[in-house]
Amino acid sequence: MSKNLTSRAEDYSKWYNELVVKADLAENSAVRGCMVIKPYGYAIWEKMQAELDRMFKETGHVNAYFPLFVPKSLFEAEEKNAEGFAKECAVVTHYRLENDPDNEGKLRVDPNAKLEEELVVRPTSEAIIWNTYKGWIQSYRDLPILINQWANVVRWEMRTRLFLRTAEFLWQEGHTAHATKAEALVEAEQMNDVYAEFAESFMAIPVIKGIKTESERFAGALETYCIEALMQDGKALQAGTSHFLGQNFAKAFDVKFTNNEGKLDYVWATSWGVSTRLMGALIMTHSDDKGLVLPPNLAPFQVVIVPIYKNDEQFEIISEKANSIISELKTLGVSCKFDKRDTHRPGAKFAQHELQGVPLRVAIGPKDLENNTVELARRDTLTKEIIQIDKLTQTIKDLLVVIQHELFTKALNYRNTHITEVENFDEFKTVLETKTGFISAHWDGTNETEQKIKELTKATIRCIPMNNKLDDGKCVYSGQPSTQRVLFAKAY
RNA sequence: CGGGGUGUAGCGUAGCCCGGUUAUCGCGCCACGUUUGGGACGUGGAGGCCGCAGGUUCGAAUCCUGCCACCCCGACCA
Repeated sequence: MSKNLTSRAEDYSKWYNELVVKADLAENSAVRGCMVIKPYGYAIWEKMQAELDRMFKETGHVNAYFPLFVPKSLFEAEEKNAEGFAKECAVVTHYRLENDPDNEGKLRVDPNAKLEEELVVRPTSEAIIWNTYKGWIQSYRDLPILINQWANVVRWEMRTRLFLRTAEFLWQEGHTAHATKAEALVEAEQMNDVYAEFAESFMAIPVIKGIKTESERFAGALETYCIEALMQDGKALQAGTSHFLGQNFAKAFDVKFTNNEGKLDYVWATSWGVSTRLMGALIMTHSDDKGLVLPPNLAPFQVVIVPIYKNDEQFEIISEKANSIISELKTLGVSCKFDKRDTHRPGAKFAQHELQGVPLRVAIGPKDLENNTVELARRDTLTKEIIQIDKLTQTIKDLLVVIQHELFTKALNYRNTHITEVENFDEFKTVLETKTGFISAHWDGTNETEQKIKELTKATIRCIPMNNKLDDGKCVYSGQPSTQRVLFAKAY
């Protein structure tokens, strides 16, 4: 392992890839486009899962699990959805292998074991779930259904990148069924709000809530709500989406119910999801050239204690202090690891914990034993201070809150200073090339203009912000009248 | 999938153009000793189907063909 990361300025993309691997978050696997999520990376994902799961349950949802495979006939039922995902589906066609008669010791697919009907490995689960819901819903009394599932999905992407775009990824997908359009709309918007709240409070990532234009909408949705974040390199990242599906899936799967007036109607639907892509967002929002920077609310452990000693006797005394600090922190709800490995020297441990983004580091050495102090170091600012040991745990508790807040504020400042209003297309292109970030511009509302801008600049409309203020102007590209500004950016 | 690039020890690499002794160097790894407040030092040691499969040749890391993986740029996308 070489000592230093490639810097962000030198090669942002390389920096990201090296960081993911060196911080021990994930690595590429023997399977094309699929990653191995390593324990440290998975621990962060588990923290995200735990918070999201709690938030879903607080908003009335329950977890369930549906099959990995979707029979092709079900998959194709909702045409737009099927069409949207068709190009990236893995398909199971056989169910057995046999010894290859022409190739000793090798196996081949048994040609006699062809499936009657191909099975699509889910790229998303609307089809199998709505086919199931059909059997569960007869009356308005059966509604709403508010289900979430934690699962893996497969989308056969051409170009993959650890966490940001892998062929298989982990996510959660909520699938809800409602008696009225209004209720489904409220649900879709509510879950987008939940995502925004999670991103900001736990990941310390400021996000813009908005709706997608028709061309960026989820295949099969009538409206897609989203949260958009801005990465340090000025590119936008879609961090979560929540879809109002109307009655499309109910019609495709014939899910009707009798309402309280005795009339038959199709069920209204939503679906919403966030994925391991959030790991990518987390990394690219806060980390620096020394490695990962984790917000305290998601760090696998928030504090690490590194002992510095010259002999066993000193180590014993330090261990005792460390253990009492750990138990005090535990009662304050702070997680702490004592790095007592005798195989690495302190400097190596400092470097490793910085690389892995541990928010606070406590070093205890001989000088501290004399003075009853410790050295407390912040990962985010890389600053250190000597503090009295009896003030330590409360200081840590308070500091973690400060760090969480400051990471958010720093990211928010960056984001806010990278939303630029432009009035014409030259300005649009200049800002996109030099300053980067979001561009707030008038758009005539047509798909043609959107596609043309994408073609010319690679920038797409990330979203139309929620509660966007109306503002008469002229489309930045076509010059046609426009009633509001929308946000453009180059995106991941 | 289209264009470009790269695959040599766990990692990073030299050698490849112009085929020819035992494949270079650094980091890491192992043992012992000395060390420990920012990635320790010394001595000794282990580790290689030179991405995979064919071909050319007396001889291939080196030349040719195919395949695979990864990186960058496109199209696609959470």
